[in-house]
Amino acid sequence: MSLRSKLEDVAKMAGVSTATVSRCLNEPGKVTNKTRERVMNAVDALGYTPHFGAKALASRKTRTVGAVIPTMDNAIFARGLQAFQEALAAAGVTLLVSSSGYDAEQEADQIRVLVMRGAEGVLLIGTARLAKAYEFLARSKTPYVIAWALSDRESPCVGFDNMGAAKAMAERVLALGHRDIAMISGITAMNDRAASRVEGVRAALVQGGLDPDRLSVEEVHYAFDAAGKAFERLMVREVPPTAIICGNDVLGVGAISAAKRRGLRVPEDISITGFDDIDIAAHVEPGLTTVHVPHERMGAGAAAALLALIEGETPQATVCIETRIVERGSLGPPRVGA
Amino acid sequence: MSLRSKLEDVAKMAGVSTATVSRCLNEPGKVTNKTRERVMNAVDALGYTPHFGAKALASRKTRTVGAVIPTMDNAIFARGLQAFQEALAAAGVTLLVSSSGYDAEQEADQIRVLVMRGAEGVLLIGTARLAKAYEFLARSKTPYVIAWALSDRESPCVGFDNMGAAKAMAERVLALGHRDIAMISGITAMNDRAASRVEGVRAALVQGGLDPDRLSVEEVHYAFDAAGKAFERLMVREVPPTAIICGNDVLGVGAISAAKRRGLRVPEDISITGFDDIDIAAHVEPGLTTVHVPHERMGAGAAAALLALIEGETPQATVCIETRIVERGSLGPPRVGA
DNA sequence: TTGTATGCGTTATCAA
DNA sequence: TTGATAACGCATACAA
Repeated sequence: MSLRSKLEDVAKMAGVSTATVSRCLNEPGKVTNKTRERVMNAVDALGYTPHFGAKALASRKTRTVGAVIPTMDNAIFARGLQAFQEALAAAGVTLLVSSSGYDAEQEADQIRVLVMRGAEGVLLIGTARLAKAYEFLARSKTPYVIAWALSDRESPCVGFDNMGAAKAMAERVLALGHRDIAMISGITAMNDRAASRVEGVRAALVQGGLDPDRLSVEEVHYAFDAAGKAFERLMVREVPPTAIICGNDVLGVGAISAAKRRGLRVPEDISITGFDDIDIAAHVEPGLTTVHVPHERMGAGAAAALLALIEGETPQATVCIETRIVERGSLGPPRVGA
Repeated sequence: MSLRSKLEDVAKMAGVSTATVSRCLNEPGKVTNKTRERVMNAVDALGYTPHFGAKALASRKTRTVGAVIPTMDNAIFARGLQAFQEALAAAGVTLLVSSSGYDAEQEADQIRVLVMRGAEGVLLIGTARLAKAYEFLARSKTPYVIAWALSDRESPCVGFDNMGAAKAMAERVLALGHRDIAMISGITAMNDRAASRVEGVRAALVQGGLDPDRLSVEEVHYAFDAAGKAFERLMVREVPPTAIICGNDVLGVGAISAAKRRGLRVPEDISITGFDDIDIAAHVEPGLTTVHVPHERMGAGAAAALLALIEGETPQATVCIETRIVERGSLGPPRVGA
């Protein structure tokens, strides 16, 4: 650090004013070829890198947006974020990512930090967050879009119907004849996606004439082994389930793995479903029947919405990305007599 | 944006000078309880957030470091980076992460961007990168540490012996009696970790009196299905391997999956090993025998080294994190007569 | 086309 | 303990 060259150094070396150097860098058209060449030579002779802070201060813009995701630990958000980032890059906008560890308090902090660091808008996952986070967003007039869920807020969202998708999956499970159904869910507190998925399953039960209170739900954090332990707990209940609907694929894969360790065949002895359709879902045995979410489309859509918002436009309030169930083998009919 | 309140607004509201507000925020001890309270009230009445750029400009420091990792797509770097980040946070330092997509040109850009955004130091993965990246680092006097590999550069590294670990794994494979060994490797160009692992396997072959040129190596990018296709290609060779050493766990899991699709039993018909010991390695059937890398220790160590470097200290040049092989079942003796 | 000069929001030096 | 004020590195309106 410290020995960083500045605009003035470049100007001196090229024998021009700082204004000209600035123009060379930002509006090359407004400068003669001759001088531009001279300036550019000086620029990379010195290894000059503009000071971002100074730039932001003087121009009052950063071409930067932020995103706070719950975790980088698994692949759940990777694909969507990648698409988001690529769409931003195409518009010359940089993405700053941070993760909250599924902690609402941390998420609120992260939002502040991102805005402080110049984020002109932020991408948020789901709708459940501290009131103070929303208040900060409003007070600082920071545009934001919500993804991975639908929202009825004034700010736009580009997501999918978590409840509807989970309900559809549960309906499929019921249609196969399952009556003893359990769920391994993510922690639903301050996680609307997880909560909606549970709700969706309950709605399907009600619709099927079953008592939604009979649904055993194990809430765990999203990890293979946590899912495995939840699976064990479910299988020792008085009435073990014949099908387990998992809140996402990480839980689903963990459950399949636990089933095999216990000597159970999937789906003959126990059916298991997931949600998200991450890569690994297709690479376990049997393949995980799950809800496919078009993450790329969602990420790109979210980027478009946020960019529009930043430009002062008013994008569509709600973009609903369609999901679909993909059958892979982990879901089958219950054993007769089970 | 735009309606952002500044120090002056807070000062006006609290009836003090901007200098006092600044002190309240940065050196609360140097101010009376009374005035501090008044100021703080104004601060959150206005939802004031300091302008990072202005701060960086005036104080000439950012408390920020950057990291460029090859990908966020899989879990390979997640754990180590998490530990890195936590150690930094404990020191009040923010981490900026970006990914290069295993592209050297992009990596060089990302490094520039991070430095421009105020990174006072950067974490880099492995040693293979464009000369201009190293030159930029030197010219800008940006401290950096290299992780995930050992390095003989002047700048410190906190990593592990990729070649040695791969060699040890190959020795184990040889000791079990395998003679027809193949590898599914990551792309080795501009990836020293991948290259070293191949080299390590070759070294073991030589040491075992085998011709290293007989080693079939399939280079693919790190994805389940790419590994699956590579597996197919290997199994249709004139002499199919009895053991496949994979460059990492993603490839290993993909290979196991492909083996099963092909109706092969692991390890009875084909042995498969991985590298990294990410979560999923323990959750496939059979469990993936792999090289365990203490990512947390590495991440924390890298943070310590980088922080020291930034403080102007001179940390240990090379920290070698010990790896170990963890047996899970995907590696066994070759079939007799195979 | 190029140069001059001012201001961006904050910290830090120096006085009071 | 507090307040005035000069940097910090850059963009930009205005002048030349």
